[in-house]
Amino acid sequence: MEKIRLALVEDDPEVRALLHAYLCQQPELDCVIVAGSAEDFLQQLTEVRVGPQVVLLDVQLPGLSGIEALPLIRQRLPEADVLMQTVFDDADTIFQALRQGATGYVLKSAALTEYKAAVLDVARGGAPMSPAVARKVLAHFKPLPQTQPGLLTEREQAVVQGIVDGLGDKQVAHRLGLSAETVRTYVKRVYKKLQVSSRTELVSRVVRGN
Amino acid sequence: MEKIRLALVEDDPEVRALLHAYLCQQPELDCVIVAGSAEDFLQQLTEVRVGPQVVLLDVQLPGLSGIEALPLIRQRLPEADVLMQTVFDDADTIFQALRQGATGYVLKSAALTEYKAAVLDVARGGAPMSPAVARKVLAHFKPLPQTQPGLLTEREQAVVQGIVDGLGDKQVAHRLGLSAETVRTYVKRVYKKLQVSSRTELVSRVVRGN
DNA sequence: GGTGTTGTACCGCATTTCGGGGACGCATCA
DNA sequence: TGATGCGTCCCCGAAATGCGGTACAACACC
Repeated sequence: MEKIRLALVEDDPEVRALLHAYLCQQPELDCVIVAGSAEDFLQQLTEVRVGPQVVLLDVQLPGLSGIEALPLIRQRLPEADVLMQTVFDDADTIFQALRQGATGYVLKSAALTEYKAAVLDVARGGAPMSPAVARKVLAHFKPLPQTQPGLLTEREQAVVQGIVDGLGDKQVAHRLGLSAETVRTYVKRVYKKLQVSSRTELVSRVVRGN
Repeated sequence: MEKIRLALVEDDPEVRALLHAYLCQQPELDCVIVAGSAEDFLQQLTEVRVGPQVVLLDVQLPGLSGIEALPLIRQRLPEADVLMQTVFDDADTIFQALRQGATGYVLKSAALTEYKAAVLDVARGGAPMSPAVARKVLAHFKPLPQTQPGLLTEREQAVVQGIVDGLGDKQVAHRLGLSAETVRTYVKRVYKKLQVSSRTELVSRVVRGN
């Protein structure tokens, strides 16, 4: 079994030293790069002959943030997997990172053994992430079977159309010759059916391909 | 803490009995339905007053398969989470199930405690799934489409992106590390620049192509 | 004959959004 | 040097929205 070539990008010197000491002593791992910033990492990348297979990248970094650096790194290392690490269990940030091509993430509160597990997981083809993020991810690409089938009734679709056109409840009501209160009822029903909780969500879901 | 209402759909009588015995004896769980087939389950569903919050659904079922039944179940129980269980760690099958709206899955080789953990995970908003599947899911991600530049500043575009993603001001503020008030300022400016007067107008304008 | 779904309409309450402001610092440009 | 644009933050008040209900008639499916 070959060692997994690992890169560490972490600005906090203490954390960096700790991770470095622990991870690099693991028999399965081989730290090829240890950097304090994204810029530093990209620089060092040009100096090594063989790049890392896994990059452990902090989200909060001075200069280029982890998320900003992600596309650059992936451009340089298309074959590598990037594992984000963050202090906050912030689903939205992580989600953005995943969209940029991260393969998973670890919370900084994680134990060292968890770090190791995550790295190995990624290297084995996994994608470590927290429950909340996983759910978010599913919801995204699982674009609910609506619009086409009779999920929404005619009236409901008409209301949705109005909303997508940028109208308010009153305007929709006027367009359809209904009471504004009735429109509100429809909107609420549609929200439930499509599992959204705001107009903006509704519109973006409908206007993108569901 | 209320009990999680659970439904069990499993054709093998032995496995069913085992799961039933174990899960229903858990203090956190309450089995409201135990069925041997999807048809059976849907039938029983009409007979209970309050439906399950989590459905543990076998993929391999006589008659309607789990995957075929999924859309029907989700139509009936839009609020419920469906947890698939399968013998094979077949990423492709599971992937399909997830697209149909499953919230996660358990391998049948899992220990009873893992079953329980998965159910609780789902009920807590998680999405239990295997590494391989998670990775497959991530692979289906594309970078976001960019809005055309010129008129809006970077910051303004970032705010718009958040709005298009269905976020509220606070969420956008958090994503960008700003005050919600600042986000409001941007939103107002964007409204002026694009001559719109509501989020929905903004979103439909941007997503269409101006 | 019950149960569910749809269409219609209403109420109340908490939060968000919208449209006006003002304010400060820092650029750049005239 | 003053004007203008941009980034950041704040306040107020009115309107819209989100979320929880209730209500009833019509119809349909069992």
